[in-house]
Amino acid sequence: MNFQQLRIVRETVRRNFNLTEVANALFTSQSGVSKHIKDLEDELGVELFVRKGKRLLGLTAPGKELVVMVERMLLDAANIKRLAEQYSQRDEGRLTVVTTHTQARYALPKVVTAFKRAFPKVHLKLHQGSPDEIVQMLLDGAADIGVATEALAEVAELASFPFYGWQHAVIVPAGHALEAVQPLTLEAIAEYPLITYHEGFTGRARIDRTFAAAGLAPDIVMSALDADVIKTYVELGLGVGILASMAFNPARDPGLRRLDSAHLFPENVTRIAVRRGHYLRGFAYRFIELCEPELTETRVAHALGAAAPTP
Amino acid sequence: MNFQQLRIVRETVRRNFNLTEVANALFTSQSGVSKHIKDLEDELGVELFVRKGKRLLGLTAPGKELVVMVERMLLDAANIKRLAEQYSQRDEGRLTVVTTHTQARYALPKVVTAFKRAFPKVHLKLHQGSPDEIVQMLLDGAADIGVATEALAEVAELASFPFYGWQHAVIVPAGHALEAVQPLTLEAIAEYPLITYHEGFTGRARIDRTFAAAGLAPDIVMSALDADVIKTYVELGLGVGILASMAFNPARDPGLRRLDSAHLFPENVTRIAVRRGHYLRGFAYRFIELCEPELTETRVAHALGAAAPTP
DNA sequence: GATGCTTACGATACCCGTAAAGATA
DNA sequence: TATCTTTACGGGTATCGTAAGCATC
Repeated sequence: MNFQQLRIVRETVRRNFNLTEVANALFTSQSGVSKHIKDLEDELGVELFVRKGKRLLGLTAPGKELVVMVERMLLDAANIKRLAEQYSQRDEGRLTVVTTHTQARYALPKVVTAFKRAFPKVHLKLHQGSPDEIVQMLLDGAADIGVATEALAEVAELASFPFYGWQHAVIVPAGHALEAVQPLTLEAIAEYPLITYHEGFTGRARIDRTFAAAGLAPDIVMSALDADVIKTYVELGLGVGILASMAFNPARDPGLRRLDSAHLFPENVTRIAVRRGHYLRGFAYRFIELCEPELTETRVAHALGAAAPTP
Repeated sequence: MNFQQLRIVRETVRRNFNLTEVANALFTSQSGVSKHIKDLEDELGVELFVRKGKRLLGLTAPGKELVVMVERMLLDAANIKRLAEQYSQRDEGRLTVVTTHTQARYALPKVVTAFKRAFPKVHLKLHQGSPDEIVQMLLDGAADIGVATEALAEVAELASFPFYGWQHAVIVPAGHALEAVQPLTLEAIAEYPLITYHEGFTGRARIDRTFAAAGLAPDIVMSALDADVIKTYVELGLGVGILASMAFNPARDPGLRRLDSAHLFPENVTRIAVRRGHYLRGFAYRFIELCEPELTETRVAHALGAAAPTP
């Protein structure tokens, strides 16, 4: 049994049992992949994969149990590498943060600025993705820290912490009839075509639920991944926009008006998440502290199931 | 990084940093051990061991953190092997149970008999040791199941379950003056020289505490590891014996008398323990069930942090 | 001087990749 | 037929053990 075999087993599951893809992903040959799997099965004396002729189709019962352990071992192997870097190059290295457009654009800039000043030698990779992709990257170990409003809190393998709360805002072109409605109501909004985020993004679920709870079925004529697109089409008069309030800036968006809607939609909480058992470098803890000072290394490390190292 | 390197790191810590011993324990050459350590340190870019000249003295800070992960990985590696055996040879294999003399002699015979009948192909190894040795063997992965009255419950890495409760009994040679004392008191016992178990064995701590709580300092003239030795010397008239009640059998010990002492000493509970995260074979769960039918596979596996496999 | 660690070196085994053959859709 | 997996084979590398050299106690 060696690590290459374990990596191959894990990758085979991830790549849906296509060994050619596995070989490419691990930068090796198919034949080697094939042989490694066979060798491992021979050594263990158990078939790990269900086969139909030569094709691999899935995992056998022992294979399923084994993969759980393999994942844990490879997680620890990656942890060992990071641990070593933490000591050999204390403030150098790479930090991968994966987040949604909204957070990358409006919440993280000041954190990133402060972080780059404090750790100029750390390569900070800010990767953008959907909440589901964020979860997947955290679970795969492809990212160290995830920031999003959706999905993070529901995954048991992730430890997540509240970052900040925010509200949705309703945006209309200057001079729109809704500006006169005081106070603003859901019913009034629902009479206009709406433009907001895609499903699964930036609190969209709460918007839908809020209207549904009021017995309304608004006409969402467009949805987008980010507020800039939404604002563009609101300005063109295609509908009323609902977006994260921090995305609206009166100075930059002179053609738009923000309507007071704090009483209509519930608060959203953006969270910071890390995979449990994932070793974090010292500067990764600093990044989280820069987001929210109360999230100290001790608190976060405890939630991860790791002991905070004595400095 | 490979498994041999990890095994060497673990063994180096266990063998007090004597690489020659490590090499012997792992059936390889010193030179290989030395090189593996150097290679690993080079690959990680960190010194893992504190050196004084050529001698290794201990672990560095990163070394200490690393060892924790290494232990976990090697635990999983061993688990994978057992998991594979579980599927390739369902009712064959090896089960190592480590226990004290008292349990091996009086509590386990009927369990072992039933187990051997149910699993004739399993090599059952019944290893005897002190409670501390039992804990160590469980932690090292050298044993699957531990049975003892002492020590097991206090170790966080072990999951332990109550097996059965028992009482100490006071044993005297036939015709001894204590037979006339009704009811028996601690004060009366303490007037005679006592013979009982060694410190740390078979409830000895509770005996000491019971006398101390009554303000008595009995004269323990002899201590032994097992009841057979104690009985031998009691029969010779060297003192009054205190031993586990199940060790006294009126038919086999005609020269001895058991005095009613249930009211004097608190109940002892013998426990069954397994290291958390240690994969147990199906027959290991059966062994535990034979001890105590309420300890089902589901309950035990849950306490171990493992999912019970679907059969 | 005895024990313990490192370095050097040659034999062996293992791992990888190319290429050809066989199986599957 | 195109895609995918297995088997065969040769080159390269890593690992292992012996032996010698050197440090530590």
